[in-house]
Amino acid sequence: MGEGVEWGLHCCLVLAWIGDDEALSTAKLAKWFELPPAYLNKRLQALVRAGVLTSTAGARGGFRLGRPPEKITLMDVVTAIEGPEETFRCSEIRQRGAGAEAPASEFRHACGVSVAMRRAELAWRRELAAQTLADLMAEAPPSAAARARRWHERVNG
Amino acid sequence: MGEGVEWGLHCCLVLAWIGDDEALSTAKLAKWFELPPAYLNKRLQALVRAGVLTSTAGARGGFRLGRPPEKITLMDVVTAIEGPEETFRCSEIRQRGAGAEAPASEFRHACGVSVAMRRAELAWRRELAAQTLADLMAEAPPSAAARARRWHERVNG
DNA sequence: ACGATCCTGGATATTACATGTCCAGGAAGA
DNA sequence: TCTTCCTGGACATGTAATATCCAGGATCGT
Repeated sequence: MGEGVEWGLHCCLVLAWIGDDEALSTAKLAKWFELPPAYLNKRLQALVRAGVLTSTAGARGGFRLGRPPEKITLMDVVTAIEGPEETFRCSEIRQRGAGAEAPASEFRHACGVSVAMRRAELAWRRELAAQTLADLMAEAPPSAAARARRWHERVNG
Repeated sequence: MGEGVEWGLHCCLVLAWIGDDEALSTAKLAKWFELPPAYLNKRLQALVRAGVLTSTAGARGGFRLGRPPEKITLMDVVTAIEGPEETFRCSEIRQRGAGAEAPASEFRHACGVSVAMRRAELAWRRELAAQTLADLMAEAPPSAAARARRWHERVNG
């Protein structure tokens, strides 16, 4: 898993804390977390395409949450940044080589290995979908939220 | 996730089907699935180091299951091949940049993002650990198992 | 004893992908 | 109109996955 997911989640958290009255630019977010601005921007764009964030061009523009924190799950962020593909990719090796000398009927049903791996992956996705940005906000120390808001007023207000 | 996991699981399945009276060499397994022998061998070695397989050197040597199929979980195979690291790596970006201007006390407890991602990953691992090689054998069509045994007798017997 | 088979582990190449940078274009506010 | 700021593409870099090769040693069959 790429570190873009970590970046995305933390950025969403900051955006949730400062509210959607104001937008935060890529540059500001990059400074907050000491991340490469241009590359972080690519990830934020992915979140915009997925509807997790919205963006505003021009001066005083930047990014906002695309919907209330209770409606944004970790699954949304992970899918937006990592893509929709499953982490386990079945390449059907059972149909290759000497093992392929079988009646086609045997390959009618799905590969058992693939099914088993998918089962585990579904459990992962289910757990990701069960947790929202709002949950993260609730579990974080209030001081962190307050500090983000103070900083935002200093650099943006 | 690397394709080594798929290779490992299918190889374990074949080894389970032919039983542990005989060993299967890397070359035979590679032919069965049409895989690069030298590279497949590296993955099999990893499974041996993890105790999932055992190896015998010399003529008529090769690989066997390290323990009965009911005692080998998908988690065992995945961990052996992919390594023990978590897929989500928390690099503590909350402690970097402008966001780090906080009392150290705030970083005493674990990062909420990290905790949430770990929760999902645990669900994944739990599901992997709940499924064994024996389960895969039971769900596979009997014809596949029979075919593996016939092939084994032809090339190895 | 000898040759053939076969695992082990290190060194090395190759490739794919994640990471990171840069720039031209357009949109919006001051 | 100037500055800020997003968008998207092109491009460079670094690192990990993939793949190959070889020397060494173990085991079996003859």
